[in-house]
Amino acid sequence: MISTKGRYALRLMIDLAEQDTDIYTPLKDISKRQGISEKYMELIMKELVKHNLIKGLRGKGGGYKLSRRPQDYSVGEILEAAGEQLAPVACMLPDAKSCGREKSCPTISMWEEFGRLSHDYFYGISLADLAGNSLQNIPKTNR
Amino acid sequence: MISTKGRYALRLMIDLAEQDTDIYTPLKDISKRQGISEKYMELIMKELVKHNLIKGLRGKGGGYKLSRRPQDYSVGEILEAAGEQLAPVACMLPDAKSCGREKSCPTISMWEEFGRLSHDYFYGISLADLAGNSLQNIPKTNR
DNA sequence: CTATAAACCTATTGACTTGATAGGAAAATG
DNA sequence: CATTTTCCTATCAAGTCAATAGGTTTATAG
Repeated sequence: MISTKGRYALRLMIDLAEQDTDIYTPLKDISKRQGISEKYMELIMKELVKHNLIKGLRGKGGGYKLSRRPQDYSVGEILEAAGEQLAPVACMLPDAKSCGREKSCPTISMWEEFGRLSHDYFYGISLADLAGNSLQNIPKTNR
Repeated sequence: MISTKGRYALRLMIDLAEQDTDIYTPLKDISKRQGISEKYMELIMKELVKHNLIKGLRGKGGGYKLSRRPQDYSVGEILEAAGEQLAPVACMLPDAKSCGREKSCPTISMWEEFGRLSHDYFYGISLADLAGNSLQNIPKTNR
């Protein structure tokens, strides 16, 4: 299951996508809007910065902003950057140690197919698809 | 991610499906074949019995056997009986407590759709599909 | 130039989960 | 009635999760 960390990461990214994506937004503002503790948010932001999903600027007038356009992020890469695992079982992780039974394992192809399914699903949804100000979420009558 | 418990439960069910499904197989035999500690297996077996997936018979000559035909089990129900959670996020569990944001949550429909996807996938595969002696796994030339 | 605002970094905590072990009680049979 | 087997409850160490805390560095505003 996707943990709090991954869900928060998504919310933070959506929040940034809904702001003016050119200026730096301080953590404090996002924290207030989202109702998430500043300190806990910091840790997640750090991960997102490390994976180059967002840019951080220190000092007065600083904050965070997206490093790309919202439509150029997939939900999958955001979740993975936050440390979530899209693989369904441990033996399919890149650094998995062999269980010694893989040649005769009757379940491995099932896990593989589900792994592909999950990957394709979450990599097929963009941040813009989720952000409230994106075109596809505005009712047609308001366009 | 599916944990050891769920993966073991699947292996135990597959093992039982590959034996003569009418007689009771003692835990010791399955444990030996599968290389899983007897004591740990016991706990998993208990869950499977409680959910009526298998029958246990005590005493000499006892053991476990399937309570239905292999083709009448889905992988999904086996995993859930072992305590695995097919829902992708905590807020979609039956006993989930509200986060207070669901009316404006931009991600909830994404999780719902993925939940359906996962459920359909694992409920669409039967135990017979995985067990080695099932018809569909035997090469055509040997039929 | 200096006070301040902000990101950055590292460590720690308590609660919970996980995988596993242990010792025995109850039941059925040969 | 001795043996085999499931059934039951408790316990354990290691790990993960969500969160908190305190301090350091960097950049800007005034």
